[in-house]
Amino acid sequence: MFRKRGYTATTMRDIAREVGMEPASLYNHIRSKQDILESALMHLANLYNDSIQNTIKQNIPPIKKLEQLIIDQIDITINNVDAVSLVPSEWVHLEQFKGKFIDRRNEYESSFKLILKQAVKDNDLRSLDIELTTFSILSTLRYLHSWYSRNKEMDIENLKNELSKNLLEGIKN
Amino acid sequence: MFRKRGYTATTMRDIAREVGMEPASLYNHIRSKQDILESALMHLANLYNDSIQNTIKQNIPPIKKLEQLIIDQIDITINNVDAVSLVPSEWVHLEQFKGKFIDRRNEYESSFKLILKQAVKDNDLRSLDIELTTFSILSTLRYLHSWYSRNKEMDIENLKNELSKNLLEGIKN
DNA sequence: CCTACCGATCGGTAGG
DNA sequence: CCTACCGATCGGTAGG
Repeated sequence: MFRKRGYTATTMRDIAREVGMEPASLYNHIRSKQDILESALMHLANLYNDSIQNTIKQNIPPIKKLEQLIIDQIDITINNVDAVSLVPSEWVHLEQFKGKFIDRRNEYESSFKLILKQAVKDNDLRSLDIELTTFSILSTLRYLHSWYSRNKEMDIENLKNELSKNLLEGIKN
Repeated sequence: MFRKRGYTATTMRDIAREVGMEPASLYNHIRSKQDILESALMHLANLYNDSIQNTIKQNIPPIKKLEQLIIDQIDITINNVDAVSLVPSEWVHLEQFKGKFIDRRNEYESSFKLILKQAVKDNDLRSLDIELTTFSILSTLRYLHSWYSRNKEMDIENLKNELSKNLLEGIKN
């Protein structure tokens, strides 16, 4: 519901109606509205963190690490479509955990940039604008949830192949 | 303010404080909170519409049309950073104009896909998944506002070159 | 998990 | 552009 209407616009009464309870009864299951947002977003932050940590310590060339990160993000998106949809904009409504969430995202992006730089140094990637390329790849992945929820019939292996090809090799002949 | 806090979370009292008025006085300048969102988003819808209409009727190869659309989107983003930031998620809070806004977006996407298909047929683009590629390119462009607002020092011509290169030719050597 | 209800805050209006 | 204020609705609590 946060996904469709946004965190602020979704009321506890909306949620109660959806699960078939009176609004007051919700508080036997959760501590607050904020709590729901926190648990969804911090769970994701952990998944992204696991992915980057695991990838960094693998003994493979940077370009392969890049592919690994793209594939991990596709898996995370597919397995958490609703939660992932909150990442682009609803994280601004985090309260206590906002700083922690931003830190985690910055760590992820820094590691991503480092891998990009190494891949350029290895001559596997062309000389490119690191900042712009990081943004370009990550923003496509950040939005994948919206595409996937409209195209769930696509084979996942095919999706992984096509999307990493698009992001790394481009679309020109 | 809609951009930073979201439409719902931004109150008329917030806006009044920002412009140095009492909340009630705002209504001498606008009809409603909804009105502000509408005018920002429908103005953008018109800009995107102009871009696609102008591009379609030009007598240039599809691959060039694609480049033209990318460059137009970069220009629109740079000239309307705040308004563009509402496109990814805040449009859901449109009321009367929501349907019209969605229609416009669908028209844009349909035209974009058609151009992609023609470019594939011309052998300028490799055989690719039209839906996935449309999503991939447009989601990067849809998010450009957030990158640009953090990197305003970048030369605009350079940005156009680098980004269209990334999106069309990829990043591999 | 419910009924009953709270203080706070919302978008907006009346009237000057 | 202000003071004063409205009905509606919000997240959440008390008490059972």
